[in-house]
Amino acid sequence: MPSPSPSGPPVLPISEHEDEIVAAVEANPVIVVIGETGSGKSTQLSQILHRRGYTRRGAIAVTQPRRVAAVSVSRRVAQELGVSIGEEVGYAIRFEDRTSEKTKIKYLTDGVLLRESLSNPELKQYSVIILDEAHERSLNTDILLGLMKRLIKHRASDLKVLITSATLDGLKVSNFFSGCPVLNIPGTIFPVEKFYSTDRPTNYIESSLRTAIDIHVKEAPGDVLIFMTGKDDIDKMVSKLEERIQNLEEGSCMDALVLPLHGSLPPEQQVRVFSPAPPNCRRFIVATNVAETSLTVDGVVFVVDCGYVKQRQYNPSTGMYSLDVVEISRVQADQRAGRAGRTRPGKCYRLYPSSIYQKEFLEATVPEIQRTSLAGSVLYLKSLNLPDIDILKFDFLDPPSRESLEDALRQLYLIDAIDESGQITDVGRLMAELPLDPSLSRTLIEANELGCLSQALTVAAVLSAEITLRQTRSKDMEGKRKRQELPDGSGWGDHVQLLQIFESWDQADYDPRWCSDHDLQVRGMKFSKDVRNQLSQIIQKIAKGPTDLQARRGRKSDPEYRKLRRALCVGYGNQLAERMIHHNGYHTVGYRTQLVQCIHLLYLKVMNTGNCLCMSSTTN
DNA sequence: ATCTAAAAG
Repeated sequence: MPSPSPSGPPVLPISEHEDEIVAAVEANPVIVVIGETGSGKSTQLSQILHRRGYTRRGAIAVTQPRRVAAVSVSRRVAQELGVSIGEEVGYAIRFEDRTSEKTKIKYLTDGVLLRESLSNPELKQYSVIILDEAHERSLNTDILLGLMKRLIKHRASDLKVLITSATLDGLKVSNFFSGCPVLNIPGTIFPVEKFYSTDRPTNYIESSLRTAIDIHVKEAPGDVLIFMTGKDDIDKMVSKLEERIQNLEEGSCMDALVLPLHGSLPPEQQVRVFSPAPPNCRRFIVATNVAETSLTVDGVVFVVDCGYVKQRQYNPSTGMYSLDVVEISRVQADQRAGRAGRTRPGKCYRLYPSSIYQKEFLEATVPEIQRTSLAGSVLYLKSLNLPDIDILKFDFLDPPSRESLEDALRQLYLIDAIDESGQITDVGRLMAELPLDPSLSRTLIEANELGCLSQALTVAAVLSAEITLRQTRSKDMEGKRKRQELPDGSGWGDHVQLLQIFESWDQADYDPRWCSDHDLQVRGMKFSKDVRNQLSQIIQKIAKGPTDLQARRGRKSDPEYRKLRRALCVGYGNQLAERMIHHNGYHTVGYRTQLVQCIHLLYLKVMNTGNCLCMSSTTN
């Protein structure tokens, strides 16, 4: 066993509970650990069990909902144990496996653990599995919770499962695991005083603005974190805030620095929030819910909370997603407030009345499993070949509606992944192996049959990266840096445009500058390149044609896109719409016809019958 | 004329 390095593990609240934890683990197959932020649960639990000999017969897996967390926490643990990453301590995330035979403590994303259990359902290499941050209720964590419940029955003698959560829903999880013990570990957070508005503001941007200025003029030093719903609001807020601060009387208050923060910001701009405020300067960070859990901004003492969040929800009766601005939950509101109390006591300004918080807000955010299409998860579970399992009766912590499960089965049936009796088909098995949504994996398989696999791989990869093509108008051409023209899809729609974009980048030898010259996110393009590699590797064993890019052969004839279009229509057969002749709109094709309006630009001409469209979301 | 939160394989 490695001895602690001189820098050693810091003394954290959890250290005092070591014996208690070990005794509970010893006596129970599953335990729940409630640990607030600052309790040290993410870094210490694994080390405690390692010290106490639980790694003699296998490794400890610790899952995280996010890649960055898996990497950064494992780095810290490796440092505390005085070893290099990849030795006793390692991590595994998509595209990056930093583990070896020596690895005893392995941090991984919950998605990676699900992939592992696809090829190794008993997860025999692990003696302990810790599901960390279970309160976030990511889709993958919820699936894992169900799988763990089954697994501990099969491996009662040699597997320990720990579920850790920050909030107090421990009883619910404990009930799910037939009343297992719940241990509480206090954290180190400071009190946050909450202030409520008397009314809901009619314009929450204006209201946030006033609150922020008020703080700036009246309050002691300390950064301000302002929660908004999206990029648009953030940009508006940033410019208005800068303008108002400019207009304040010279010398009446300290300097100010206003920073936007959201997920689509290029990384170099995101990290700006990690450098502390200059002397005599207050920072205003205007953020989406990234700042709620994913990114922690140090130095925040004041929080302004508009009480809303953008949430994507799936409607199983129409088979479509919508992105809506909805009220946050009480848990979410408290999480936002907590961001003001990380370094010292803070204040949180809630732009809604206390009665709304009490009576209108939901107790907790609706878990993702109840807001998303379950086609992918159901296919995954089917491919595990679990004995005696009826998907409609799978034991979930919060079961999705029957309607949603039936929708998933119908969707899978429509794309040949399961048969009439609900059995997974050969096509379905192949699909489950691909790290893609079922519609896209079905597209790949069809493309393989039609002889356009290479093109489809590219489209699937770029779609996975969710690249946004910003519409820049001609008047944006001012300034030195001219945005260069992107391929336009030659009238074949957005999928082909994405294909052409990736092929052009390939011809530019994957130069990052090509991306910035064309106003594309380097991060997203690199991601699609990685995905493409991963997909072609997986599909190699069934590939009937070349999988590498074929764009370099010069342009003797016009490229052929008909087959690709056909493959897409098979994959998205459940999400097609047809243009209405003589009308400016579309209606869905299928068992239930619905008028739709295209907002996601996935335009295709198909099947010789006129104009058709593959949708991922709609309005109306 | 209209628009996308965040996260994962």
